[in-house]
Amino acid sequence: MVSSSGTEPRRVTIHDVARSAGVSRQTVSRALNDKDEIDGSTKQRVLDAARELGYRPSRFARGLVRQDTTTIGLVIPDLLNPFFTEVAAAALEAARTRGWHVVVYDTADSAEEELGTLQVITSQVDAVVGYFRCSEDDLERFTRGAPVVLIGREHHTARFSSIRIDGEEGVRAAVAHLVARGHRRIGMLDHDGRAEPSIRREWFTTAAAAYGIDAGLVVGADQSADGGGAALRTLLAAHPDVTAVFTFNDIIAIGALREARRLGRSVPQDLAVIGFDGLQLGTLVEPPLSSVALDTRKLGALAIDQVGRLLTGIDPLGADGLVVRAELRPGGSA
Amino acid sequence: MVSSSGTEPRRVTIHDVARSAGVSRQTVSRALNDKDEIDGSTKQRVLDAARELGYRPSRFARGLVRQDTTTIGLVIPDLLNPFFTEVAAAALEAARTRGWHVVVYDTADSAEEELGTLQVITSQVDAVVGYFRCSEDDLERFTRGAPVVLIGREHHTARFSSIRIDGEEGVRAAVAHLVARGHRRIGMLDHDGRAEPSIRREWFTTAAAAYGIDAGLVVGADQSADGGGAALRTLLAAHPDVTAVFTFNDIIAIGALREARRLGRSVPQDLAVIGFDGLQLGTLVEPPLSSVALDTRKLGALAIDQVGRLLTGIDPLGADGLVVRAELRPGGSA
DNA sequence: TTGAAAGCGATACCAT
DNA sequence: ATGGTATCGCTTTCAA
Repeated sequence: MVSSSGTEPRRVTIHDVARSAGVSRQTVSRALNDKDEIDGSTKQRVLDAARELGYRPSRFARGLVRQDTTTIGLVIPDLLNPFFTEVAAAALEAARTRGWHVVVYDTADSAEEELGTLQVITSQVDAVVGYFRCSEDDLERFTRGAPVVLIGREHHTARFSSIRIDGEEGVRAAVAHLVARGHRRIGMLDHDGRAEPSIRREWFTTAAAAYGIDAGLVVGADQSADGGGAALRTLLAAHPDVTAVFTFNDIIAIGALREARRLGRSVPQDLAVIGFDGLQLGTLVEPPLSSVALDTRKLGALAIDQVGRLLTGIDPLGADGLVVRAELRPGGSA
Repeated sequence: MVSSSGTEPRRVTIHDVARSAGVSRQTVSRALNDKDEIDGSTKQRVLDAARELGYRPSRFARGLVRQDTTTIGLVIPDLLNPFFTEVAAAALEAARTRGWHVVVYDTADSAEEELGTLQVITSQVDAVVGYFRCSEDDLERFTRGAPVVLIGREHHTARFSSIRIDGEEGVRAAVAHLVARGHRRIGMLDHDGRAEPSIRREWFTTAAAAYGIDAGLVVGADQSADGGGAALRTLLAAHPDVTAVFTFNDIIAIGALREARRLGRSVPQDLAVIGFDGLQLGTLVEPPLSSVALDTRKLGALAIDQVGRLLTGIDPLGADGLVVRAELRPGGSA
């Protein structure tokens, strides 16, 4: 939609170069693609002409005839969220080893943008990997048959491949760890749930029950460090006897850590904190964050791997193969 | 190079859909593109046939005739480095507002990968934005005339647009800030320079000189939190009287912060720390990091803006317009 | 409302 | 070593 003024410079095509160099199009093609069935001087002449004219081959025309190059669309809600940064980095790495290209779409946490992206992405990539909040119906409608791999969708679906995060054991281990250190009053900073509690909370509840711990000390937190800090304050105000907290994710945990320090509670002596995700970020704070850690590289690699299978139609993984297990990684905060 | 077995499923083309639905190709095109010059029932029939066959339009063929869609290649050394995360996020955002697509390439900090990327990228995108370490000759050779915008290249070049980071005033303000608080022994944790000292160090030296401060208390640091910590230890071992440090970037500063705590020096009382970059990350640590801050969103936006100008050939910005100034943003660490 | 034909810009195959 | 021609898959005139 940009300036279609009359001065819009018409594209320089291979034809123009051919004419300018006084050769045929295929000769130009040869020169540019380093074929050897061409005379040295001719080649040079063509190259010069191409440079002169500022010629750049059309990637579409080229892609049309050379059906190689695979391009994946990666959709995430927010690249600045360290979790998605790690997932994206992992996906990029996995794609790179295959020589695939990745178009990244950051939907700015907006459902609207997400749908818009989905709509436009389909005609730009060969397959889609991403973290979506929209309904499966919407996904189906907009992706129009493109291979899709979902990440971290809580419930598996029959229609799409979905990488599931299984933290049940990890969370149990976290609770066990806390209990072993004498904690009996363990709170949780859950995400600020729209409607239902998170599945991570369910894991927590189950684990707490197994250890005879009250699983009711839960406060919702905005998904940010500030949110985590605020939630911790709320929690401690309501239950001053809480000595440990498990959080929905590391960002919230880091906020809690910071808040604990501000409240004069030292970690882990006065308050133990265990996060979820195992972000690299957790190693930067002091003390390093204990966390039920996910292997984000594996997550990304698995997603890309499955996309490859879907693309070739060869032996796609079933639900059982699409799981990443989280496990307790002790830092120093618990 | 993947499995070109005999069972390789031939692409379903618009032609197949047309035949299956018993209409012509253009009618299929109409149905799929929501044109209205088409009978309702025909349209439905075509859509059904398309779904049935699993038809997906070729993006190349489509792109060839509809010459819209702009795709930018973004090249960065390491997406997990928070600085580049922020730049990438900013670029994505700026591109999104224009409806452009961004293919992201993470070169894993490898010169070799960088060259490889450069080589392959040219045939995949309309223009390139990135942070490169390679020579301009290499850039020129591999980008083959594609519009290129460099980010944070220390020296402007005649051949390429380059966004320059100007921290001279910001660093002077940082030193002034420290001096005003009584610091006289100010160290610097520079990057672990290959050959020459960083330009940030030059700014520091200049500023120190202006305030009559010894600018010789410099230690090289690996660009990581651990590197920053180690460098701080080295610095303090050699110069125990140092009461403040300025660092090459925030990552190093955060490592220094952490190390200071481990050494039992409280910040900012016993040791003042000022970083460079102004990453969001700096707000997560305690105390929040003071930093000579860059507006990374502006950085990304500027790069994308310039790419747009280069692409249309309309009024590209000169060196003067391609500067992002860094300024002191006090946190709590100094 | 539908279809036939003409490109879009490149590469590949086959002559020469 | 070079050129002609078909072709990749789709959209866009232009007729019917």
